[in-house]
Amino acid sequence: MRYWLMKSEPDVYGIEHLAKEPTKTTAWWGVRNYQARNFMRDDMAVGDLAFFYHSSCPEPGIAGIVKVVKRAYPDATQFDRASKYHDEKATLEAPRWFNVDVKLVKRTPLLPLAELRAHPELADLRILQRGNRLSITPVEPGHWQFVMQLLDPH
DNA sequence: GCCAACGTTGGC
DNA sequence: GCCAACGTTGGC
Repeated sequence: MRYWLMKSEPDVYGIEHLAKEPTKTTAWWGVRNYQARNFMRDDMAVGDLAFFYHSSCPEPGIAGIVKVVKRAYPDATQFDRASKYHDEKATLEAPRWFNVDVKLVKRTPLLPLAELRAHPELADLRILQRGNRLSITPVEPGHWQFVMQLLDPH
């Protein structure tokens, strides 16, 4: 089982939206970056845990924890001509884009990006690397544990 | 709004 | 296959 960090813009879809879903579950669709897609399609398994990260907002940071509850399957929006995520090169036989389903495990007090940066133990965390733009990144178990400790010191 | 960093596109 | 131009991301 692996750990991940998944970015979302709270204006578009934040942890509050997820918390309001009847099943507290959502499809993580709209990824249009090959590296992020590969992580989802090839490496994400049911039971994997991820930090839900708020980006492009006044207070970027970790806002909660989610769990993968459904393995990668084709992202429906790639076939939808009306969607801005439509991809004319994608076919049903050879879908290009995928999503997974994630379920809210728990919301957390916001752990701001600035605080993540303040801990030398997290210096190698992918999200903190210069120029990082990947919306989905793996998190090493050691980093995961460290952040969990920050979220809940007891 | 600025700008650095990166991915994608397209001409050659 | 190279690489310049362009678009996007995302923190500040």
